[in-house]
Amino acid sequence: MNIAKVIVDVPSKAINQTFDYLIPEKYMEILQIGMRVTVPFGPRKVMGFVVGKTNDSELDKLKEINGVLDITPVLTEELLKLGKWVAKDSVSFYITALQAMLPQVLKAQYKKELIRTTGERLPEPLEFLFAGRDAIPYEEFEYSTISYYQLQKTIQEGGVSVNYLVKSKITKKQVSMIKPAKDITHLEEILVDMSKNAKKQRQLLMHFIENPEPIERQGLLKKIGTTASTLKPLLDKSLLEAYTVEVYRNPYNENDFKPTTALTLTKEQQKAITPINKSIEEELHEVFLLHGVTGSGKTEIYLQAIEKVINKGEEAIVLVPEIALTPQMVRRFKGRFGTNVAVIHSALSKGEKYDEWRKIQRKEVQVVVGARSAIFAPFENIGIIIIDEEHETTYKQEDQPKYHARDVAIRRAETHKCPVVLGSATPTLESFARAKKEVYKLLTLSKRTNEQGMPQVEIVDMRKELHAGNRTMFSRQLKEKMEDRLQKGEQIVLLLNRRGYSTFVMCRDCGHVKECPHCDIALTYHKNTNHLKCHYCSYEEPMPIVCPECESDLIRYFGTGTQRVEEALTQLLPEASIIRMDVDTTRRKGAHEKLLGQFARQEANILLGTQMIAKGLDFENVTLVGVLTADSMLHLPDFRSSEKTFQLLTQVSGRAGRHSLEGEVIVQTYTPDHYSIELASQYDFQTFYENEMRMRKTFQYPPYYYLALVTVSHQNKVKTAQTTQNIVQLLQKVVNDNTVILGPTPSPIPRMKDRYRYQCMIKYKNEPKLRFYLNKILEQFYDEMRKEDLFISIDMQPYHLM
DNA sequence: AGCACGCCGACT
DNA sequence: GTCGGCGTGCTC
Repeated sequence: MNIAKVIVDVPSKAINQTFDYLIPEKYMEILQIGMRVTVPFGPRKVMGFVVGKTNDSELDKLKEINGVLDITPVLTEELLKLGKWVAKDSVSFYITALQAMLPQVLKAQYKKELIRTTGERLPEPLEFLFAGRDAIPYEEFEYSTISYYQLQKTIQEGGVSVNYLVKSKITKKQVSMIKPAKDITHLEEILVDMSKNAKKQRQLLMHFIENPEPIERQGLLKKIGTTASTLKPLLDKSLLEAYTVEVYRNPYNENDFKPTTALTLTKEQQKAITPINKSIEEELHEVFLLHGVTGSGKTEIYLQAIEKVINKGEEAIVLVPEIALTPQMVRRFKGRFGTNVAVIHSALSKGEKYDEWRKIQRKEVQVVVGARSAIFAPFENIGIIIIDEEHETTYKQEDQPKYHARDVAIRRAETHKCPVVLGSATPTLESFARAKKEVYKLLTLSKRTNEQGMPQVEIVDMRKELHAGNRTMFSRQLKEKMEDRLQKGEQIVLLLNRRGYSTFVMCRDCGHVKECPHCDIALTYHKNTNHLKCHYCSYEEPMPIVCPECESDLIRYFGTGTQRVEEALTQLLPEASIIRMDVDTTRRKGAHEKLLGQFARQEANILLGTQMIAKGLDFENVTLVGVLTADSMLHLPDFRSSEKTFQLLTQVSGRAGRHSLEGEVIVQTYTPDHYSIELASQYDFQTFYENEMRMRKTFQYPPYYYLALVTVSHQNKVKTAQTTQNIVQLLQKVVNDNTVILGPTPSPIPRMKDRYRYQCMIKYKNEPKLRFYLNKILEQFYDEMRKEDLFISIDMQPYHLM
């Protein structure tokens, strides 16, 4: 086995294959499958993953592996195989799938440098550039005025050469430690002889005589109140010794979590957990859909099932949507499993994420709780995979590889012969349909653990409010109820549903709407900077004073931001204190937690926020939930808009009355008759499901059909449309009769970053070779994509049709 | 992707 | 002779 099969870090159709390299003698013993290596690739060096070993190669002249980057493999053989599957299933490159499984810091960084290879004088400008150094970063040459031609010549003459570097950016956190280098009695003797003037040095020695154990350098200096200058002589005299140790960054201070023990399960919970436990015991791969109303105690079921898995000596993966990875959720897991849990989410720094990942790799933990990418946790003995809030769209990755964590989970569970639990109060139609067909096993929790009913929901028709002369964003009912709660000292959660609804700028005289000059989309107004920004490119401009079209000064922003609601709310209820949660107020690290903490301690009456407050929050004093604009996303060009509206309303209603106090919900809408709003207010998932399924069937959408979306983009509009048309025709020839191909149509955002965008949608029931055809198409257009900057993107089972 | 190499045209 | 600008082909 002296040849390694390597997947190289070059994401390109032409490179999407293994490359063979000779394993040098010195690496024979240590090189294992799943390790990262550096290899020569053409004139440069790149990082690659060893995915196999063999004795013979089809090629006779092979290059040697340059270096090995890991001591132990970073990917298990299972993950390598899984990566291959992900790449195939999502029509992306193998290397892209492998990279997606690892923390950011394991990605290679590339550098070029110029090396002086002669002692003789270089041409003057280069000599000046090197300024006496033997090697310089290549960028220094690029920023200089020296011509490329001159460099070429000097390289040919043998004066300098280019060196290609691959750097691993691993950042293990190192801490310097100090310990005594001699035994204590020895130190005591030294101390006696030491000059009386060396007061601080004496103190340092005294410290170690009293506590001989190693101490962190920083802490030591601080404690004695001195600097490195007093420490240095002691180190030089070999009385003390300095060394570094690797430590984990600790994003969560373990002491902060109060241990919790298993709660007694209700009858319903008991009934739900039994088949899961059976599956764990008998090592059966089964998918459970845990359909439980909000507050029905799904998390406790997860915790107890995991407990069982841990006791078996196996591991558990828990996926949670990013916004639900609240301190409350983390606390429950840390409280139950202590240091046996790794938590991975986007608020961690790259280094912190790497540390958490390494705890998993080293088998120091048995449980991981994390967002989407945690599905690739390098466990080798998985006993259960749990996906909480199964319906959340964040489980689908938006960039390459466009995988869905649910599909990956099921795939992994198959190999590990373990159960998958999909939990939700509002399952996706896809999952619920599968449960009905008994592909998944349905488990139902219909009661809240606190024996309370679901809060009463009142729908308020905002059109009537308008007719009655109420032009504010708060209906009379909502105002009345809010005043009542303020008086009782109870708390209120207000949701501003902002999805599909932004603050755009329009002229009231001529109706002109300010759009981004590079993308066909309205600019959004940002009050704090008084600027207009584009959400799709980085374009930004100051808010105009007069309309650029008609020069009227009646140019205003429309739409409702949380800031505006807050202002209006303060006017309406001046005595109320409000906590506002949106992207602006939660940007800073820890801000999210701080705001929720304040609200939990009842330092404010009202929590006002966007989508992010709809999930997972549990405050005992909240008795009123208000939804300001329930229907704002119903009008989006998205076949899932009803489903999303139903889900959001159900989720947010669940925030009220979770404990002893009864809750109430007010839903404001302009379309009170819409079935998703009506049925959400009655908590009637069943009827909603049946209704929506009928719609999906009629319009040929999932779960009746699978979807694939092909998006083409190019600077030239005609070329974009034509290419898309070509693709449609090519597909038309090969697909089944009952497969529907729509398009070409301009994308919902027809132009982005100065590129036109067209798309074609494929709706199919059974196309086993579709991925193969799509790959063929990509191959066919490969030259054009390279040479003419044409871009073709493929999204299997898309969630956003943009 | 990213690099070298080769050909071309421009400038001086 | 000196330079930059593409187009093209290749990477174990």
